[in-house]
Amino acid sequence: MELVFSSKNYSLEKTLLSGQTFRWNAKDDRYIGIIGHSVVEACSMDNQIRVSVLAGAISESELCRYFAIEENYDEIVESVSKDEIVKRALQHSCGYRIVQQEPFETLISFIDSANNSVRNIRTQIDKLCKRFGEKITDEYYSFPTPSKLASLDEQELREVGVGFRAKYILAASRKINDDGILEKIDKLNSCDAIELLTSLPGVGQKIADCVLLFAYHRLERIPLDVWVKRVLHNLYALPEKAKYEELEEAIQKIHPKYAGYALQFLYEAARKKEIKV
DNA sequence: TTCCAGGACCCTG
DNA sequence: CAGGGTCATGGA
Repeated sequence: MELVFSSKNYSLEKTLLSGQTFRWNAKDDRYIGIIGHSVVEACSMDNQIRVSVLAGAISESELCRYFAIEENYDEIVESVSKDEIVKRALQHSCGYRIVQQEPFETLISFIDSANNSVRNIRTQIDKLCKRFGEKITDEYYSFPTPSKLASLDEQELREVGVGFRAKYILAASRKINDDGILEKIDKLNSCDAIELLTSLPGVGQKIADCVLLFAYHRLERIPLDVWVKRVLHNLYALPEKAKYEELEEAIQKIHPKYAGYALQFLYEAARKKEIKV
């Protein structure tokens, strides 16, 4: 299996290593990651991106879906560029794509993100997979299933370093294993989806938005973390202590359709200190 | 040593 | 409702 598509406005580095995914690693100019039960390698050369499967099995349509290669990126960029602040950030963050990850992995990863650093999340999730996932090769393991995580006790989970988040990961896994919550999300509007997701322990508004944006490709969702809030305060003059809903409303008024992308472009540029916040 | 990291939760006033 | 403290862990 190999998938080839244009690398125009598609940065693997920005897309895979910037904190929406946690299981990709760069080796030289190649990126190796795990999607489902397959090990995948992506590299950019000659105006193309080549994705090849190193181990396990995954279909072409699943890869297309993951890398979101069929969405109209030009239209998105054009749309959010009407906002001069985003336009400026895009000089540094263009090529960043929102991929479409597996919902359970996304959910657990972002529960683990609470008061945590990207670096720590990566090592913790890696340990979680090696310990409780299924072996793909000697080196690579799949993300554990809900039923597997649901069967653990808190102490076992703590051993992978997730700390106080172990009880949330455990309780959320059990609830998902019992109720199949994640299969219901696609049929719901954003408001109901948020309500359902935030009913899970350890999931507040921000993490629910991460799941909707990064796993369900709801491009209007905007995870408001400390960086984005700084941007909204310093560049958009929004009140520093404004409520989540107020910030959400203000930004979706400017970007009704692609607010998620707009703020991810700002997040990218801000975190790499390419725009001042 | 102290502070912070892609927050959520709980307790107070 | 708003404002605080607390929760593990590792790096700066």
